[in-house]
Amino acid sequence: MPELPEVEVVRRGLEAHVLDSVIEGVEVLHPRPVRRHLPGAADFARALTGRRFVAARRRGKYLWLALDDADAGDAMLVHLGMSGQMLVQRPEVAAERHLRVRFGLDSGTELRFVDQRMFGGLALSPGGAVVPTEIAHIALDPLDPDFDDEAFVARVRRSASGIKRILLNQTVISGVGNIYADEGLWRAQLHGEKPGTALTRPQVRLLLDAVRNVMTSALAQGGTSFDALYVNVNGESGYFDRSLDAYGQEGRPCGRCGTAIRRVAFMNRSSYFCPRCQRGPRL
DNA sequence: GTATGTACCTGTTTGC
DNA sequence: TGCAAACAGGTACATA
Repeated sequence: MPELPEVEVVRRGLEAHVLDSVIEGVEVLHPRPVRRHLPGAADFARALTGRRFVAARRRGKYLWLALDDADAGDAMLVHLGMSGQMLVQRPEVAAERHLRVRFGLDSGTELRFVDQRMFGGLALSPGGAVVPTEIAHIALDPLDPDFDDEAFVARVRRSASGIKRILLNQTVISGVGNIYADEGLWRAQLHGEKPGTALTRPQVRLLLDAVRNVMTSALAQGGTSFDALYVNVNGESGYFDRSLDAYGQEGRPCGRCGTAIRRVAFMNRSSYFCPRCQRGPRL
């Protein structure tokens, strides 16, 4: 599942391989990934044809390619959802099973949006080159130099919600998904159900550092599996190389204390934590 | 303004 | 063996 580090790897790949390319043709093979473009798939294709990619930018899990003018132009906004990939591919390579949108470029390569589950999507953002209005509500991510640590700490400590729920709230901090939330909480030795109001300032700072550190090391590893033709790894492979301390480790010994990692249901998904290192609010 | 629950998707795994 | 249910989970939107 692409979270911030994976999306950043994709952004760098696009920056390296499609910047300065002109879109010569667009083929939308499934309407769902362009559902946010209300005039429809045909209009989406028409509107992008002839445009030039001039910048690749990212906030949290969103990325966008500025078109024609990096300071004042439109943008193509991309979200990979659960299973999305952006691939730079030679045109003669057979279509991927879940190929949804294909861009023919004047460089002789193709940019392909492949997405099995189609939670992701593409949209044309008018005037969105610097920051698309569609994501104005998304908070800065913790790797952004303008991220305000103190404001984050204060925001967390005002909220009675569980800290994991707060971490997943993209209007508070962006780029954190289920995996990095669990990893950050494990490192900071905090239980995800603990209310923000119950946390001390140093605890929240420690958690923020933990989230940053786990993302930074994941990003470093994601970079190593980078392939020149594939702008993206397959969306999962980076994970398998990575050492996860909590996520997906049910029954395995905690790397700190040896207690078996536990899995519990949380918001229609799973949370993994060490029941000894990460004590719940009521236990 | 804030908080919570649910629909959207499809391939794989699990259980009867 | 075969089928159904469970599971993976980020986001927009509806609801409280």
